[in-house]
Amino acid sequence: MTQRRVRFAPSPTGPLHMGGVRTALYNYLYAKQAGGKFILRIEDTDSQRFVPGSEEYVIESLNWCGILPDEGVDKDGNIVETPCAEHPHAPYRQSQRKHIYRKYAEELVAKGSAYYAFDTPEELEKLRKEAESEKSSFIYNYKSRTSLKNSLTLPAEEVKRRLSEESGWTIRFQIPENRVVKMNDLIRGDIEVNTSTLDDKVLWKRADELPTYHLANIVDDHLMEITEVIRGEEWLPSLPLHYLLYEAFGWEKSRPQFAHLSLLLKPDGKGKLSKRDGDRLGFPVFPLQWINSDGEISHGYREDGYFPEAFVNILAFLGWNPGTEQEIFTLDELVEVFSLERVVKSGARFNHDKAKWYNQEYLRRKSTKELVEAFRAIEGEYLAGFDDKYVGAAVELIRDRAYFVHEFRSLCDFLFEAPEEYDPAGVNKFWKDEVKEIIPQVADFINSLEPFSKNIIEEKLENFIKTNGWGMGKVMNTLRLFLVGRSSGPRVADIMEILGKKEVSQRISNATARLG
RNA sequence: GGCCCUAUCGACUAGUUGGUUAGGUCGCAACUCUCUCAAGGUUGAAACACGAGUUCGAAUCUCGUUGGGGCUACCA
Repeated sequence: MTQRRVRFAPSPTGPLHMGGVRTALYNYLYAKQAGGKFILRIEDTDSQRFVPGSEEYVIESLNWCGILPDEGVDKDGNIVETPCAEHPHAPYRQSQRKHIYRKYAEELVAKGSAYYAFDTPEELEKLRKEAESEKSSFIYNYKSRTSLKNSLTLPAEEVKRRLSEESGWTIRFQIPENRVVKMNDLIRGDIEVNTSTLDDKVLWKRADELPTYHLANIVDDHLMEITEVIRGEEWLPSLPLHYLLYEAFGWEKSRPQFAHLSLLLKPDGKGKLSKRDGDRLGFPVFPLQWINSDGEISHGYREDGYFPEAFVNILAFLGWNPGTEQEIFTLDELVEVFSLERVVKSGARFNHDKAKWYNQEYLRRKSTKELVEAFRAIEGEYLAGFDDKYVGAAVELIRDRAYFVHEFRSLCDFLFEAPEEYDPAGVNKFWKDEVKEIIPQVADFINSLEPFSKNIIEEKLENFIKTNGWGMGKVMNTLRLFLVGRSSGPRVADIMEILGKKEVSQRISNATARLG
Protein backbone atom coordinates (compact mmCIF):
# COMPACT_ATOMS: atom_id res chain seq x y z
CA MET A 1 0.00 0.00 0.00
CA THR A 2 1.23 3.44 -0.83
CA GLN A 3 2.01 5.86 1.90
CA ARG A 4 -1.00 7.75 3.14
CA ARG A 5 -0.80 11.50 2.69
CA VAL A 6 -3.45 13.80 4.10
CA ARG A 7 -3.60 17.53 4.44
CA PHE A 8 -5.22 20.23 6.50
CA ALA A 9 -5.82 23.23 4.31
CA PRO A 10 -7.19 26.25 6.16
CA SER A 11 -7.61 29.66 4.62
CA PRO A 12 -6.11 32.58 6.53
CA THR A 13 -9.29 34.58 6.92
CA GLY A 14 -9.28 34.84 10.70
CA PRO A 15 -8.67 32.70 13.77
CA LEU A 16 -9.01 28.97 13.34
CA HIS A 17 -12.33 27.76 14.76
CA MET A 18 -12.37 24.73 17.08
CA GLY A 19 -14.19 22.84 14.33
CA GLY A 20 -11.19 23.49 12.14
CA VAL A 21 -8.88 22.15 14.82
CA ARG A 22 -11.03 19.02 14.95
CA THR A 23 -10.66 18.57 11.19
CA ALA A 24 -6.90 18.96 11.56
CA LEU A 25 -6.92 16.48 14.44
CA TYR A 26 -8.81 13.80 12.49
CA ASN A 27 -6.43 14.25 9.56
CA TYR A 28 -3.47 13.96 11.89
CA LEU A 29 -4.81 10.86 13.64
CA TYR A 30 -5.54 9.20 10.34
CA ALA A 31 -2.08 9.94 8.96
CA LYS A 32 -0.20 8.90 12.08
CA GLN A 33 -2.09 5.64 12.44
CA ALA A 34 -1.25 4.74 8.87
CA GLY A 35 2.36 5.80 9.30
CA GLY A 36 1.70 8.49 6.71
CA LYS A 37 2.25 12.19 6.39
CA PHE A 38 0.18 15.06 7.70
CA ILE A 39 0.59 18.16 5.56
CA LEU A 40 -0.34 21.76 6.23
CA ARG A 41 -1.22 23.90 3.24
CA ILE A 42 -2.39 27.48 3.35
CA GLU A 43 -5.26 28.19 0.97
CA ASP A 44 -4.94 31.93 0.56
CA THR A 45 -6.56 32.34 -2.84
CA ASP A 46 -8.97 34.94 -1.52
CA SER A 47 -6.93 38.10 -1.45
CA GLN A 48 -9.97 40.11 -0.33
CA ARG A 49 -10.62 38.25 2.89
CA PHE A 50 -7.03 37.77 4.00
CA VAL A 51 -6.53 38.59 7.67
CA PRO A 52 -2.96 39.20 8.85
CA GLY A 53 -1.82 36.92 11.62
CA SER A 54 -4.19 34.08 10.88
CA GLU A 55 -1.53 31.90 9.31
CA GLU A 56 0.62 32.22 12.43
CA TYR A 57 -2.47 31.58 14.51
CA VAL A 58 -3.12 28.27 12.75
CA ILE A 59 0.44 27.10 13.26
CA GLU A 60 0.53 28.17 16.90
CA SER A 61 -2.82 26.49 17.56
CA LEU A 62 -1.75 23.19 16.05
CA ASN A 63 1.50 23.45 17.91
CA TRP A 64 -0.28 23.98 21.22
CA CYS A 65 -2.43 20.92 20.57
CA GLY A 66 0.53 18.79 19.57
CA ILE A 67 -0.91 18.28 16.10
CA LEU A 68 2.37 18.80 14.30
CA PRO A 69 2.54 18.77 10.50
CA ASP A 70 5.16 16.60 8.85
CA GLU A 71 5.20 18.73 5.77
CA GLY A 72 4.55 22.36 5.01
CA VAL A 73 5.94 23.89 8.18
CA ASP A 74 9.62 24.11 9.05
CA LYS A 75 11.29 23.79 12.45
CA ASP A 76 10.88 27.47 13.17
CA GLY A 77 7.16 27.26 12.57
CA ASN A 78 7.13 28.96 9.19
CA ILE A 79 5.33 27.83 6.06
CA VAL A 80 7.92 26.33 3.71
CA GLU A 81 8.41 28.36 0.55
CA THR A 82 11.13 26.52 -1.32
CA PRO A 83 11.25 22.78 -2.02
CA CYS A 84 13.66 20.57 -0.08
CA ALA A 85 13.89 16.88 0.80
CA GLU A 86 11.48 17.10 3.70
CA HIS A 87 9.11 19.49 1.98
CA PRO A 88 9.26 18.52 -1.70
CA HIS A 89 6.04 20.21 -2.69
CA ALA A 90 6.84 23.72 -1.54
CA PRO A 91 5.63 26.37 -1.63
CA TYR A 92 2.78 25.32 0.66
CA ARG A 93 1.04 28.64 0.35
CA GLN A 94 -1.30 28.78 -2.64
CA SER A 95 -0.73 32.43 -3.39
CA GLN A 96 2.85 31.45 -4.20
CA ARG A 97 1.72 28.68 -6.54
CA LYS A 98 -0.26 30.93 -8.84
CA HIS A 99 1.88 30.13 -11.89
CA ILE A 100 1.07 26.44 -11.51
CA TYR A 101 -2.70 26.80 -11.58
CA ARG A 102 -2.88 29.02 -14.63
CA LYS A 103 -1.41 26.29 -16.79
CA TYR A 104 -3.94 23.73 -15.58
CA ALA A 105 -6.85 26.10 -16.03
CA GLU A 106 -5.86 26.67 -19.63
CA GLU A 107 -5.36 22.98 -20.16
CA LEU A 108 -9.01 22.46 -19.29
CA VAL A 109 -10.06 25.12 -21.77
CA ALA A 110 -7.95 23.46 -24.46
CA LYS A 111 -9.58 20.13 -23.69
CA GLY A 112 -13.02 21.64 -23.95
CA SER A 113 -13.83 21.06 -20.30
CA ALA A 114 -13.80 24.73 -19.45
CA TYR A 115 -14.36 28.03 -21.21
CA TYR A 116 -13.67 31.72 -20.90
CA ALA A 117 -16.52 33.82 -19.63
CA PHE A 118 -16.69 37.57 -20.05
CA ASP A 119 -19.80 38.44 -18.11
CA THR A 120 -19.11 41.12 -15.54
CA PRO A 121 -20.06 40.67 -11.90
CA GLU A 122 -22.60 43.46 -12.37
CA GLU A 123 -24.27 41.68 -15.28
CA LEU A 124 -24.49 38.45 -13.34
CA GLU A 125 -25.80 40.23 -10.28
CA LYS A 126 -28.51 41.78 -12.40
CA LEU A 127 -29.52 38.39 -13.78
CA ARG A 128 -29.70 37.01 -10.24
CA LYS A 129 -31.89 39.86 -9.07
CA GLU A 130 -34.22 39.43 -12.02
CA ALA A 131 -34.54 35.73 -11.41
CA GLU A 132 -35.16 36.37 -7.74
CA SER A 133 -38.02 38.75 -8.47
CA GLU A 134 -39.61 35.99 -10.52
CA LYS A 135 -39.10 33.60 -7.60
CA SER A 136 -36.62 31.48 -9.44
CA SER A 137 -32.85 31.55 -9.35
CA PHE A 138 -30.21 32.29 -11.92
CA ILE A 139 -27.76 29.48 -12.53
CA TYR A 140 -24.83 29.65 -14.89
CA ASN A 141 -25.24 26.21 -16.48
CA TYR A 142 -26.02 24.26 -19.64
CA LYS A 143 -29.26 26.17 -20.08
CA SER A 144 -28.06 29.70 -19.60
CA ARG A 145 -24.49 29.64 -20.85
CA THR A 146 -25.58 29.60 -24.50
CA SER A 147 -27.10 33.05 -24.08
CA LEU A 148 -24.26 34.57 -22.07
CA LYS A 149 -20.96 36.15 -23.04
CA ASN A 150 -18.35 33.44 -23.21
CA SER A 151 -16.01 31.60 -25.53
CA LEU A 152 -18.75 29.13 -26.38
CA THR A 153 -21.11 31.75 -27.75
CA LEU A 154 -18.85 34.52 -29.05
CA PRO A 155 -17.02 34.31 -32.39
CA ALA A 156 -13.39 33.24 -32.15
CA GLU A 157 -12.15 36.67 -33.18
CA GLU A 158 -14.20 38.35 -30.53
CA VAL A 159 -12.92 35.93 -27.88
CA LYS A 160 -9.37 36.57 -28.94
CA ARG A 161 -9.87 40.30 -28.79
CA ARG A 162 -11.49 40.18 -25.37
CA LEU A 163 -8.76 37.95 -23.96
CA SER A 164 -6.07 40.34 -25.09
CA GLU A 165 -7.86 43.34 -23.64
CA GLU A 166 -7.66 44.38 -20.05
CA SER A 167 -11.39 44.02 -19.65
CA GLY A 168 -10.94 40.75 -17.83
CA TRP A 169 -12.29 37.28 -18.04
CA THR A 170 -12.89 34.22 -15.90
CA ILE A 171 -12.56 30.56 -16.65
CA ARG A 172 -15.61 28.45 -15.90
CA PHE A 173 -15.87 24.69 -15.76
CA GLN A 174 -18.37 23.32 -18.25
CA ILE A 175 -20.58 21.00 -16.28
CA PRO A 176 -22.04 18.29 -18.54
CA GLU A 177 -25.78 18.05 -18.90
CA ASN A 178 -27.83 15.29 -17.32
CA ARG A 179 -25.13 12.94 -16.18
CA VAL A 180 -25.17 11.06 -12.91
CA VAL A 181 -21.95 11.40 -10.94
CA LYS A 182 -21.42 8.44 -8.64
CA MET A 183 -19.28 9.28 -5.66
CA ASN A 184 -18.12 7.62 -2.51
CA ASP A 185 -17.50 9.09 0.91
CA LEU A 186 -15.56 7.18 3.53
CA ILE A 187 -18.03 8.23 6.20
CA ARG A 188 -21.30 8.50 4.30
CA GLY A 189 -21.03 5.80 1.67
CA ASP A 190 -22.28 6.13 -1.90
CA ILE A 191 -23.71 9.41 -3.12
CA GLU A 192 -25.18 10.22 -6.53
CA VAL A 193 -25.87 13.60 -8.05
CA ASN A 194 -27.25 14.59 -11.43
CA THR A 195 -25.00 17.16 -13.08
CA SER A 196 -27.98 19.14 -14.33
CA THR A 197 -28.43 20.48 -10.80
CA LEU A 198 -24.89 21.87 -10.80
CA ASP A 199 -23.59 25.19 -12.08
CA ASP A 200 -20.56 26.14 -14.13
CA LYS A 201 -18.24 27.09 -11.31
CA VAL A 202 -15.58 29.71 -11.78
CA LEU A 203 -12.12 28.18 -11.79
CA TRP A 204 -10.11 31.31 -12.43
CA LYS A 205 -11.07 34.63 -10.94
CA ARG A 206 -10.83 37.90 -12.80
CA ALA A 207 -10.89 39.96 -9.62
CA ASP A 208 -7.57 38.91 -8.14
CA GLU A 209 -6.21 36.79 -11.00
CA LEU A 210 -6.06 33.77 -8.80
CA PRO A 211 -7.70 30.34 -9.04
CA THR A 212 -10.74 29.57 -6.95
CA TYR A 213 -10.64 27.00 -4.18
CA HIS A 214 -11.97 24.31 -6.50
CA LEU A 215 -9.13 24.49 -9.01
CA ALA A 216 -6.27 25.14 -6.62
CA ASN A 217 -7.48 22.44 -4.27
CA ILE A 218 -7.70 19.72 -6.90
CA VAL A 219 -4.42 20.65 -8.53
CA ASP A 220 -2.57 20.78 -5.23
CA ASP A 221 -4.08 17.58 -3.88
CA HIS A 222 -2.97 15.90 -7.08
CA LEU A 223 0.51 17.42 -7.12
CA MET A 224 1.02 16.78 -3.43
CA GLU A 225 -0.12 13.19 -3.87
CA ILE A 226 -2.87 13.41 -1.31
CA THR A 227 -4.52 10.04 -0.72
CA GLU A 228 -7.43 11.01 1.53
CA VAL A 229 -9.24 14.30 1.78
CA ILE A 230 -10.79 14.69 5.22
CA ARG A 231 -12.65 17.98 5.38
CA GLY A 232 -15.80 19.67 6.64
CA GLU A 233 -19.29 18.83 5.46
CA GLU A 234 -19.64 22.24 3.87
CA TRP A 235 -17.64 20.81 0.96
CA LEU A 236 -19.97 17.93 0.25
CA PRO A 237 -22.07 19.89 -2.29
CA SER A 238 -18.97 20.57 -4.37
CA LEU A 239 -17.80 16.97 -4.37
CA PRO A 240 -19.41 16.24 -7.78
CA LEU A 241 -17.53 19.18 -9.26
CA HIS A 242 -14.31 17.88 -7.77
CA TYR A 243 -14.96 14.41 -9.22
CA LEU A 244 -15.61 15.98 -12.60
CA LEU A 245 -12.42 17.99 -12.31
CA TYR A 246 -10.34 14.88 -11.61
CA GLU A 247 -11.98 13.28 -14.60
CA ALA A 248 -11.33 16.25 -16.87
CA PHE A 249 -7.66 16.24 -15.94
CA GLY A 250 -7.49 12.49 -16.45
CA TRP A 251 -6.51 11.94 -12.84
CA GLU A 252 -9.29 9.55 -11.79
CA LYS A 253 -6.86 6.77 -11.01
CA SER A 254 -4.99 8.79 -8.43
CA ARG A 255 -8.04 10.62 -7.14
CA PRO A 256 -8.00 10.72 -3.34
CA GLN A 257 -10.79 9.23 -1.28
CA PHE A 258 -13.05 11.69 0.47
CA ALA A 259 -14.41 11.89 3.99
CA HIS A 260 -16.74 14.69 4.98
CA LEU A 261 -17.02 15.52 8.66
CA SER A 262 -20.27 16.83 10.08
CA LEU A 263 -20.20 20.30 11.54
CA LEU A 264 -20.10 21.39 15.17
CA LEU A 265 -23.44 22.79 16.24
CA LYS A 266 -24.52 25.40 18.78
CA PRO A 267 -25.14 24.11 22.33
CA ASP A 268 -28.70 25.41 22.05
CA GLY A 269 -30.99 26.68 19.34
CA LYS A 270 -30.30 26.39 15.66
CA GLY A 271 -27.26 26.46 13.44
CA LYS A 272 -23.60 25.79 13.52
CA LEU A 273 -21.33 26.79 16.33
CA SER A 274 -20.19 30.37 15.93
CA LYS A 275 -18.04 32.92 17.69
CA ARG A 276 -21.18 34.59 19.02
CA ASP A 277 -22.24 31.46 20.90
CA GLY A 278 -19.04 31.51 22.87
CA ASP A 279 -19.56 35.12 23.88
CA ARG A 280 -23.19 34.51 24.72
CA LEU A 281 -22.76 31.28 26.67
CA GLY A 282 -19.33 31.92 28.13
CA PHE A 283 -17.04 29.35 26.56
CA PRO A 284 -14.25 29.60 24.00
CA VAL A 285 -14.82 28.80 20.35
CA PHE A 286 -11.17 29.24 19.44
CA PRO A 287 -8.13 27.29 20.57
CA LEU A 288 -6.15 30.44 21.36
CA GLN A 289 -7.17 33.92 22.32
CA TRP A 290 -7.65 36.18 19.32
CA ILE A 291 -7.72 39.94 19.24
CA ASN A 292 -9.13 41.37 16.04
CA SER A 293 -8.28 44.66 14.39
CA ASP A 294 -10.93 46.46 16.45
CA GLY A 295 -9.30 45.26 19.64
CA GLU A 296 -12.17 42.87 20.29
CA ILE A 297 -11.03 39.86 22.30
CA SER A 298 -12.23 36.33 21.64
CA HIS A 299 -11.56 33.75 24.32
CA GLY A 300 -9.23 30.83 23.70
CA TYR A 301 -9.13 27.41 25.33
CA ARG A 302 -5.50 27.94 26.21
CA GLU A 303 -6.04 31.25 27.96
CA ASP A 304 -9.19 29.98 29.66
CA GLY A 305 -7.13 27.34 31.41
CA TYR A 306 -7.79 24.21 29.41
CA PHE A 307 -4.97 21.71 29.13
CA PRO A 308 -4.13 21.02 25.48
CA GLU A 309 -4.55 17.26 26.09
CA ALA A 310 -8.05 17.91 27.40
CA PHE A 311 -8.91 20.15 24.47
CA VAL A 312 -7.74 17.50 22.02
CA ASN A 313 -9.73 14.85 23.88
CA ILE A 314 -12.85 17.01 23.82
CA LEU A 315 -12.50 17.57 20.09
CA ALA A 316 -11.84 13.91 19.35
CA PHE A 317 -15.09 12.91 21.04
CA LEU A 318 -17.21 15.48 19.25
CA GLY A 319 -18.29 13.25 16.39
CA TRP A 320 -16.22 10.17 17.02
CA ASN A 321 -16.02 7.41 19.63
CA PRO A 322 -13.84 4.35 20.04
CA GLY A 323 -16.77 1.95 20.52
CA THR A 324 -15.60 1.17 24.02
CA GLU A 325 -16.47 2.92 27.26
CA GLN A 326 -13.11 4.61 27.62
CA GLU A 327 -13.39 8.37 27.27
CA ILE A 328 -9.98 9.64 28.27
CA PHE A 329 -7.34 9.32 25.59
CA THR A 330 -4.01 11.00 25.05
CA LEU A 331 -3.11 12.08 21.55
CA ASP A 332 -0.92 9.00 21.11
CA GLU A 333 -3.69 6.72 22.32
CA LEU A 334 -6.08 8.38 19.89
CA VAL A 335 -3.65 7.65 17.07
CA GLU A 336 -3.90 3.98 18.02
CA VAL A 337 -7.66 3.66 18.11
CA PHE A 338 -8.94 6.28 15.68
CA SER A 339 -10.91 5.19 12.66
CA LEU A 340 -12.95 7.06 10.09
CA GLU A 341 -15.52 4.27 10.21
CA ARG A 342 -16.46 5.32 13.70
CA VAL A 343 -16.94 8.97 12.84
CA VAL A 344 -20.55 9.96 13.46
CA LYS A 345 -22.52 11.18 10.46
CA SER A 346 -24.75 13.74 12.16
CA GLY A 347 -23.72 17.09 13.59
CA ALA A 348 -22.52 17.28 17.20
CA ARG A 349 -23.65 19.92 19.64
CA PHE A 350 -20.91 21.33 21.78
CA ASN A 351 -21.48 20.98 25.52
CA HIS A 352 -19.59 23.24 27.89
CA ASP A 353 -20.18 21.10 31.00
CA LYS A 354 -18.71 18.04 29.38
CA ALA A 355 -15.74 20.09 28.21
CA LYS A 356 -15.09 21.24 31.77
CA TRP A 357 -15.41 17.70 33.03
CA TYR A 358 -12.69 16.60 30.60
CA ASN A 359 -10.39 19.30 31.90
CA GLN A 360 -11.08 18.21 35.47
CA GLU A 361 -10.20 14.63 34.56
CA TYR A 362 -6.87 15.78 33.17
CA LEU A 363 -6.27 18.01 36.17
CA ARG A 364 -6.75 15.00 38.42
CA ARG A 365 -4.24 13.03 36.44
CA LYS A 366 -1.53 15.65 36.91
CA SER A 367 1.05 15.26 39.64
CA THR A 368 1.06 17.76 42.47
CA LYS A 369 4.41 18.95 41.22
CA GLU A 370 2.98 19.76 37.81
CA LEU A 371 0.04 21.55 39.39
CA VAL A 372 2.30 23.60 41.63
CA GLU A 373 4.20 24.71 38.55
CA ALA A 374 0.99 25.58 36.76
CA PHE A 375 -0.29 27.41 39.83
CA ARG A 376 2.92 29.43 40.09
CA ALA A 377 2.79 30.15 36.37
CA ILE A 378 -0.42 32.13 36.81
CA GLU A 379 -0.04 33.32 40.43
CA GLY A 380 3.71 33.76 40.67
CA GLU A 381 3.66 36.98 42.62
CA TYR A 382 0.95 35.86 45.01
CA LEU A 383 2.85 32.67 45.86
CA ALA A 384 6.29 34.24 45.89
CA GLY A 385 6.89 33.97 49.62
CA PHE A 386 5.96 30.29 49.89
CA ASP A 387 8.09 27.27 49.15
CA ASP A 388 7.08 24.32 46.97
CA LYS A 389 6.37 22.14 49.96
CA TYR A 390 3.84 24.62 51.33
CA VAL A 391 2.23 25.33 47.95
CA GLY A 392 2.17 21.61 47.26
CA ALA A 393 0.30 20.97 50.48
CA ALA A 394 -2.17 23.70 49.54
CA VAL A 395 -2.67 22.20 46.10
CA GLU A 396 -3.24 18.75 47.49
CA LEU A 397 -5.83 20.10 49.87
CA ILE A 398 -8.01 21.60 47.13
CA ARG A 399 -7.07 19.96 43.84
CA ASP A 400 -10.15 17.74 43.78
CA ARG A 401 -12.43 20.73 44.00
CA ALA A 402 -11.21 22.42 40.83
CA TYR A 403 -11.87 22.16 37.11
CA PHE A 404 -9.07 24.60 36.31
CA VAL A 405 -5.79 25.68 37.84
CA HIS A 406 -7.00 29.28 37.85
CA GLU A 407 -9.59 28.27 40.44
CA PHE A 408 -6.87 27.27 42.88
CA ARG A 409 -6.26 30.70 44.36
CA SER A 410 -9.83 31.35 45.40
CA LEU A 411 -10.05 27.81 46.73
CA CYS A 412 -7.07 28.08 49.08
CA ASP A 413 -6.36 31.79 49.50
CA PHE A 414 -6.78 31.32 53.27
CA LEU A 415 -3.52 29.40 53.30
CA PHE A 416 -1.66 32.39 51.92
CA GLU A 417 -3.37 35.26 53.68
CA ALA A 418 -5.34 35.49 56.92
CA PRO A 419 -9.01 36.40 56.56
CA GLU A 420 -9.69 40.12 56.80
CA GLU A 421 -13.38 39.64 57.32
CA TYR A 422 -15.82 36.89 58.14
CA ASP A 423 -18.82 35.75 56.16
CA PRO A 424 -21.77 37.48 57.90
CA ALA A 425 -24.13 34.56 57.37
CA GLY A 426 -21.58 32.24 58.94
CA VAL A 427 -20.99 34.57 61.86
CA ASN A 428 -24.69 34.78 62.40
CA LYS A 429 -25.07 31.04 62.34
CA PHE A 430 -22.09 29.94 64.43
CA TRP A 431 -20.88 32.83 66.61
CA LYS A 432 -23.39 32.28 69.40
CA ASP A 433 -23.01 32.96 73.11
CA GLU A 434 -22.62 29.28 74.01
CA VAL A 435 -19.76 29.00 71.51
CA LYS A 436 -18.11 32.21 72.70
CA GLU A 437 -17.74 30.64 76.15
CA ILE A 438 -16.18 27.49 74.77
CA ILE A 439 -13.70 28.91 72.26
CA PRO A 440 -11.02 30.07 74.75
CA GLN A 441 -10.81 26.53 76.13
CA VAL A 442 -10.70 25.08 72.64
CA ALA A 443 -7.95 27.51 71.68
CA ASP A 444 -5.90 26.52 74.72
CA PHE A 445 -6.38 22.85 73.91
CA ILE A 446 -5.28 23.34 70.30
CA ASN A 447 -2.21 25.12 71.59
CA SER A 448 -1.33 22.12 73.70
CA LEU A 449 -1.48 19.67 70.78
CA GLU A 450 1.81 18.02 69.92
CA PRO A 451 2.78 17.09 67.25
CA PHE A 452 0.59 19.47 65.30
CA SER A 453 -0.34 17.01 62.56
CA LYS A 454 -3.75 16.49 61.07
CA ASN A 455 -4.30 12.99 62.46
CA ILE A 456 -3.45 14.06 66.00
CA ILE A 457 -5.52 17.20 65.73
CA GLU A 458 -8.45 15.31 64.23
CA GLU A 459 -8.40 12.62 66.90
CA LYS A 460 -7.62 14.60 70.01
CA LEU A 461 -9.79 17.56 69.19
CA GLU A 462 -12.78 15.39 68.49
CA ASN A 463 -12.20 13.54 71.73
CA PHE A 464 -11.87 16.82 73.63
CA ILE A 465 -15.06 18.27 72.18
CA LYS A 466 -17.08 15.12 72.73
CA THR A 467 -15.95 14.52 76.32
CA ASN A 468 -16.98 18.06 77.12
CA GLY A 469 -20.35 17.34 75.60
CA TRP A 470 -20.14 20.09 72.98
CA GLY A 471 -21.34 19.70 69.43
CA MET A 472 -18.68 18.88 66.84
CA GLY A 473 -20.46 20.93 64.23
CA LYS A 474 -20.69 24.03 66.35
CA VAL A 475 -17.04 24.06 67.29
CA MET A 476 -15.56 22.93 63.98
CA ASN A 477 -17.65 25.25 61.87
CA THR A 478 -16.73 28.15 64.10
CA LEU A 479 -13.06 27.28 63.82
CA ARG A 480 -13.34 27.05 60.05
CA LEU A 481 -15.00 30.44 59.97
CA PHE A 482 -12.08 31.88 61.94
CA LEU A 483 -9.42 30.16 59.88
CA VAL A 484 -10.94 30.59 56.43
CA GLY A 485 -13.28 33.53 56.80
CA ARG A 486 -16.00 31.52 55.08
CA SER A 487 -18.26 28.76 56.28
CA SER A 488 -17.20 26.27 53.66
CA GLY A 489 -13.91 24.65 52.84
CA PRO A 490 -11.70 21.65 53.58
CA ARG A 491 -11.61 19.76 56.85
CA VAL A 492 -10.51 21.91 59.76
CA ALA A 493 -7.71 19.60 60.92
CA ASP A 494 -6.21 19.58 57.40
CA ILE A 495 -6.21 23.36 57.28
CA MET A 496 -4.66 23.58 60.75
CA GLU A 497 -1.80 21.29 59.91
CA ILE A 498 -0.81 23.34 56.91
CA LEU A 499 -1.14 26.70 58.68
CA GLY A 500 0.79 25.52 61.73
CA LYS A 501 0.04 26.03 65.39
CA LYS A 502 1.22 29.59 65.63
CA GLU A 503 -0.85 30.87 62.72
CA VAL A 504 -3.91 28.96 63.92
CA SER A 505 -3.72 30.50 67.39
CA GLN A 506 -3.19 33.92 65.92
CA ARG A 507 -6.25 33.60 63.65
CA ILE A 508 -8.47 32.38 66.48
CA SER A 509 -7.50 35.23 68.75
CA ASN A 510 -7.85 37.72 65.89
CA ALA A 511 -11.34 36.48 65.15
CA THR A 512 -12.53 36.52 68.74
CA ALA A 513 -11.11 39.98 69.17
CA ARG A 514 -12.80 41.32 66.06
CA LEU A 515 -16.15 39.65 66.51
CA GLY A 516 -16.31 40.27 70.25
C1' G B 1 -37.16 27.74 -3.42
C1' G B 2 -33.51 23.95 -5.58
C1' C B 3 -29.66 20.28 -4.48
C1' C B 4 -27.02 17.28 -0.97
C1' C B 5 -26.24 15.31 4.01
C1' U B 6 -28.58 13.82 8.51
C1' A B 7 -32.20 11.83 12.66
C1' U B 8 -31.42 6.98 19.87
C1' C B 9 -32.27 10.19 26.91
C1' G B 10 -31.49 17.73 27.92
C1' A B 11 -26.08 16.96 25.59
C1' C B 12 -22.11 13.45 23.54
C1' U B 13 -22.92 8.66 22.05
C1' A B 14 -23.12 2.52 22.09
C1' G B 15 -26.33 -0.42 19.50
C1' U B 16 -22.44 -2.24 12.55
C1' U B 17 -24.85 -9.43 10.06
C1' G B 18 -33.07 -7.37 12.29
C1' G B 19 -34.47 -10.99 18.32
C1' U B 20 -30.98 -6.13 24.01
C1' U B 21 -34.61 -5.32 30.74
C1' A B 22 -31.99 -0.06 24.51
C1' G B 23 -25.78 0.40 27.53
C1' G B 24 -22.05 4.29 28.96
C1' U B 25 -20.40 9.49 29.91
C1' C B 26 -21.73 14.78 31.10
C1' G B 27 -25.64 17.24 33.33
C1' C B 28 -29.93 16.64 36.73
C1' A B 29 -32.37 14.37 41.30
C1' A B 30 -32.22 11.42 45.72
C1' C B 31 -29.61 8.81 49.28
C1' U B 32 -24.93 7.99 51.65
C1' C B 33 -20.35 9.74 53.88
C1' U B 34 -19.76 14.07 57.05
C1' C B 35 -17.37 19.47 61.26
C1' U B 36 -19.30 22.88 56.34
C1' C B 37 -18.72 22.98 51.05
C1' A B 38 -16.89 20.03 47.44
C1' A B 39 -15.10 15.31 46.00
C1' G B 40 -16.20 10.09 46.56
C1' G B 41 -19.89 5.90 46.85
C1' U B 42 -24.97 4.05 45.77
C1' U B 43 -29.50 4.65 43.33
C1' G B 44 -32.92 7.07 40.15
C1' A B 45 -35.54 9.96 36.35
C1' A B 46 -34.48 10.40 31.27
C1' A B 47 -34.34 8.42 24.32
C1' C B 48 -35.25 4.99 19.40
C1' A B 49 -39.13 12.09 15.45
C1' C B 50 -43.75 10.45 12.94
C1' G B 51 -46.45 7.28 9.35
C1' A B 52 -46.66 3.26 6.15
C1' G B 53 -44.30 -1.19 4.28
C1' U B 54 -41.04 -5.87 4.39
C1' U B 55 -40.78 -9.71 8.30
C1' C B 56 -42.79 -14.62 12.89
C1' G B 57 -40.11 -10.33 14.80
C1' A B 58 -37.70 -3.41 13.12
C1' A B 59 -33.92 1.48 16.92
C1' U B 60 -31.71 -1.59 13.04
C1' C B 61 -34.08 -2.78 6.08
C1' U B 62 -37.43 0.21 2.24
C1' C B 63 -40.53 4.41 1.11
C1' G B 64 -42.82 8.86 2.60
C1' U B 65 -43.55 12.95 6.06
C1' U B 66 -41.45 16.11 9.54
C1' G B 67 -37.29 18.17 12.05
C1' G B 68 -32.00 19.55 11.90
C1' G B 69 -27.53 20.89 9.04
C1' G B 70 -24.87 22.48 4.74
C1' C B 71 -24.42 24.41 -0.20
C1' U B 72 -26.68 27.49 -3.74
C1' A B 73 -20.29 34.02 -4.94
C1' C B 74 -15.09 36.03 -9.71
C1' C B 75 -15.38 33.07 -0.34
C1' A B 76 -13.07 29.20 1.33
